[in-house]
Amino acid sequence: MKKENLEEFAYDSIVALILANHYRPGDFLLESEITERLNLKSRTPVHYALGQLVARGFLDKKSKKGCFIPPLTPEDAEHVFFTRENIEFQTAASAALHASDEEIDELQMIIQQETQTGESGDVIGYSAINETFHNFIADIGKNKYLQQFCQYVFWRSNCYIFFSYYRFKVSATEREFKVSPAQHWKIREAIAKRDADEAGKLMKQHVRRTFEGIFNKI
Amino acid sequence: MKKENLEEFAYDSIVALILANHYRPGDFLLESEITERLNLKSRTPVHYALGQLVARGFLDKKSKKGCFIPPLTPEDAEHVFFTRENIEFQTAASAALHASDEEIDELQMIIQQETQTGESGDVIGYSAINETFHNFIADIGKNKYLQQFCQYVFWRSNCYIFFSYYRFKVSATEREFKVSPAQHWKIREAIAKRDADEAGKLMKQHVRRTFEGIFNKI
DNA sequence: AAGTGCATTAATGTACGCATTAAAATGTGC
DNA sequence: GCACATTTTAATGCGTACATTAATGCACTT
Repeated sequence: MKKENLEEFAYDSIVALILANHYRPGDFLLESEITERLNLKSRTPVHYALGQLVARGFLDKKSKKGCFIPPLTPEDAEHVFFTRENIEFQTAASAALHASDEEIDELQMIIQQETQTGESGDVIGYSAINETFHNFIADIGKNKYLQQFCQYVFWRSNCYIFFSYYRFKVSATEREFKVSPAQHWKIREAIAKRDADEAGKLMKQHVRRTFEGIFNKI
Repeated sequence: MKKENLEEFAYDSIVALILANHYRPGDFLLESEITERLNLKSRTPVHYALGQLVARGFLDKKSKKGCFIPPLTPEDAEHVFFTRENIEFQTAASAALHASDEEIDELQMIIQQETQTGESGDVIGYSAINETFHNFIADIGKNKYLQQFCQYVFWRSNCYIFFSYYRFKVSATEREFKVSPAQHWKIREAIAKRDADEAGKLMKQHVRRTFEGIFNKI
């Protein structure tokens, strides 16, 4: 267990709380409430952590009022997924150009685990592995900037995926758990062939299908 | 003049100091030194502001040691400009799809001002207007995420441009001041024609030429 | 001379109390 | 009963003192 200070602890904890759907888009995150919840003695590290979340765009802020999760809107969703398509097109293409054999093996492991978790119906667990897959592709590309952007748009797009899940429950979402690993597998194959165009194209399609999967239901 | 608190003041001031080349890549930015320089009474707002700069990736941080400007390296430059090419391809293409007539007029004004400032030889001033141009293109696209990413990679790429300038002085850089506005003008024309592919392509070329302009000299 | 460990130092990290302020609640005149 | 001024409240913003720790230097040993 890596040693982290309270600022980092607060940051990680708040992210976890948001991802666990503890706060809804539009909610204000109160420093004192979070401090209490995390059993911290002072607001200081929480204040700092919230500042970082705002800087990264995970939260919006009204001066002297507080931080809140940016509300979800259809236009915002379009912007997020459009950006994600293009960022992840690049990460996948770059991955195809820079992947080592070990990394391609590692991808296989991730997809196997994803398939299993998908069958078990564990939504949180599945989401975590899905994130691992997408971020790992970005890691393979070895471009710090693409990695950073990928992580962010993925996180934001996940807000919509979760929202869709909590609203419409299992229904169509469960089917995604079976379709998605198959698409991931094809992307891995393109990367294994070092085919950058193909990998990028498949990734773009995959992201678009995720988007359509969410919004066709509404 | 918009009312800002000390946290925002500290943030803006530190950015300005970095852009003014007051700190070099690799330097540690000391909270107490900055506090003194900005005539603030306590490190608190500075600490917070530095946290934000780290969160945005403008600075790196070593726990308990301090924040510093990520060192400039050839690989990093490639990553930055590669990412910038792709982000700005999208911002320019999106701009072509969403530009209003007023925004196209505004672009014209910016380029005119740019041409004048370029002729005057004011490097800092020119850089500021150049940034305005690129960010305004992103604004026209009306995609919050692309805007954010564009702003960031532009800033980082500017570190390299400044570095190149301070190291090799005027020489080739001065020529850029005449070439660049011409390229900007062509991009504007493509946007005015609402030709997204063309606008994107020209922007990508423009960014690549900037990159080559810097590294051919070395 | 080189390496090891302890003491020092200089920086960040944290706690806590007070200052400030935006928004809600309350009061007041009409 | 409504508009507007005022007070209260509840939150962030800030200053100060102190805690913690990574790096540094120095003495001491081998």
